[in-house]
Parts: sequence; C-alpha cells; structure tokens
Amino acid sequence: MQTDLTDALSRAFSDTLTRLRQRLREPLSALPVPLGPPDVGLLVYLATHPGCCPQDLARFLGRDKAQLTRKIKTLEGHALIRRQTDAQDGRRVCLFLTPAGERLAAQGKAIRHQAFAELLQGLTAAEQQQLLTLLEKCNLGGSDDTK
Amino acid sequence: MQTDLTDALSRAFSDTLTRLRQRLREPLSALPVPLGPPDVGLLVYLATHPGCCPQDLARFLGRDKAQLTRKIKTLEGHALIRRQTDAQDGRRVCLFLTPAGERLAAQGKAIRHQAFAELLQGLTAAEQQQLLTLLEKCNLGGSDDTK
DNA sequence: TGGTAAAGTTGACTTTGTCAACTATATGCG
DNA sequence: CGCATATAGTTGACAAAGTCAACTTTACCA
Repeated sequence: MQTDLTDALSRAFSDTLTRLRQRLREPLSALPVPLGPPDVGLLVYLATHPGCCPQDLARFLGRDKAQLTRKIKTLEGHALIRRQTDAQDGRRVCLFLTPAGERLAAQGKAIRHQAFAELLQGLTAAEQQQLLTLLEKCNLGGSDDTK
Repeated sequence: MQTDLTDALSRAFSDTLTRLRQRLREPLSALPVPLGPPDVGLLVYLATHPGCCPQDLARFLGRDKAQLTRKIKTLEGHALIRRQTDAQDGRRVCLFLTPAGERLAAQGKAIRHQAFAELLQGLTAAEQQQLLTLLEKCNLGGSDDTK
C-alpha cells in the first residue's frame, strides 16, 4: 500500500486548510467583533448582494439554513446585519449590512485576502489562476443537487 | 467590491470541501465501525507506518495531540488499534493496527479514493496531478513551524 | 377554502478543534 | 547522585461548526 494520488491529494487538501485556518483565526478574533471564518463569507456575500435572503446564503455558502439562522441572529445582535421582512413575500427575510457590518465585512475580506496571499506566496499569479480553474472544474460535475 | 481571485478561491476551496465531506460521510458511517474522515487519515497512516507514535501522527496529520489521544482511545476501544509502550522510551507509545484495523483502513482508503474520484471526475489525470502539485507548492512556504 | 410547498426558526445532538494543566518518563549537568 | 528541564501522553473544559428533524408562518394553487 504505497502513497497514491488520492492519499497525496487528501493530505494536501487537509494541510492547506489547516494552514489557512491558522492564518485566519488570530486576525479574525482580534476584530472589534470576533468573527469565525464562515462569518466572513457571509458578510462578504452580503456586501455584494444586499437584500438577499438566508436561502440565498445557504445555497451560495453550501451551509445548513438552521446554522445560518443562528449566525444571522448573532451578527444581528452585534448590529452588523439588519433584517427586514420582504414586502412581497412575508416568509422571506431581506438581509442588509449595517454601516458597521460593511466596515467589518471589508476588514474580514482583507484578512482573508492576506491569509490567501501568504498561502499562495509560493505560486505565481498564473499558477494561482490555474489552481482556481482546476478547483472550479472539480466543483462543476456531479453535484447531488440534481434532485 | 467585485469578486476577485481570493474570493473565488475561498469559495472554490470551501465548495470542494463541502462536496468532499458529503461524499465521505455516508459510506464512512456505513462501515462496520463508523469512522469520521479524520479517522481514515489516521488509520491509513498507521497502515504504512506501523509502530509510529501519536506524536508522529500529530505532526503528519497536523492535528492536536489531545485530540489524537482521544481518537486513538476510541479506535483502540473498537479493537482497531493496538498500543504498546516503547521499550527504549517509557513515555512513547507505539501504535499498530490490528487485523480488523487493517481491514478497516483498507476500506476507508477505498472509500476516500472513490470520493476523490467522483470529485475529480471532471479533470484529466494530468490535471489531477497538476492540482496536487499546486497544492503541495502552497504547503511548502512559510510554515509557522520555523520556531 | 383546503392542501401543499417554501422560508425560517428552534432544539437536540455529534464532530472537530483549541488550550491549559497535569503525570510520567527521560536526559543532561552540577 | 539528585535536581532541572524537556518531552510524550493524558485529561478536562470549552468553543465552533455541522446535521437532522420538528415546527410555525406565509404563499400559492386548484
């Protein structure tokens, strides 16, 4: 049983993520309102999609809606997010960043950017682009959301 | 604030991992002894490095030694791992797979292999190799373990 | 108008990670 | 030798995320 491509890839993925998480943790927790890595994704998405609903977030971020409810509640508690029931559809909630939320979203984004920059420092710009392309190509095929 | 490389990479990574986790979860939990994804790494490493100590595992897998203690205890409880104090160094523990452990390691490895195969189905063999190369190149530079 | 579907919420739970304190053994040095 | 210090492993307490099912409210449609 020698190391094959799958083993190596599995290890490489997990290494990369561990390193990424490490680089993210500290600066994120030093923020005015401490954020987890997933919070950043949420805020950044909200920054570019104001008025979107939790459902959109769940789809985009690939996370459980139950969990989003809680995250949103927390962030709302920190006055980073504003909720507003949709006028057309009483079930739907529209989410917006508050000014503080926008500020934090920008900071979180910057931190994430920095973390990736450090992670990718061994790669040329072309290679970074290539990595992205390959990953995205992975993510296209055979999703379970065919049902 | 438009989508830049970092945003895209961040999303691509998280998507890939979500998909990987999904593909891993079910088959792993259907095993005679349900395993988590990290358990597979542990068992597979043990299969190729019999007699290694938790420390080695912690280094290789990049995980907390406290957590390894617990995982090992669980796996030992399922009779997948055998522990044996090192004769030369009374602090060190040598770990071995039991026959059942070897069987499960092989099954886990196969499941992981399958999951990756599905994940990478959109990529040619050359691209898969390329992806691995890029990831490993990422993981070389600037570790914190310089201290 | 009644049934079905969708959005969101809540609760209970599992898994994984993090960190600090602690035990036991080893090793080196005065 | 005997103490200081380091290292391997263990334990406890906790935090962060993910998972799943039940439930409420609102919408839609036949």
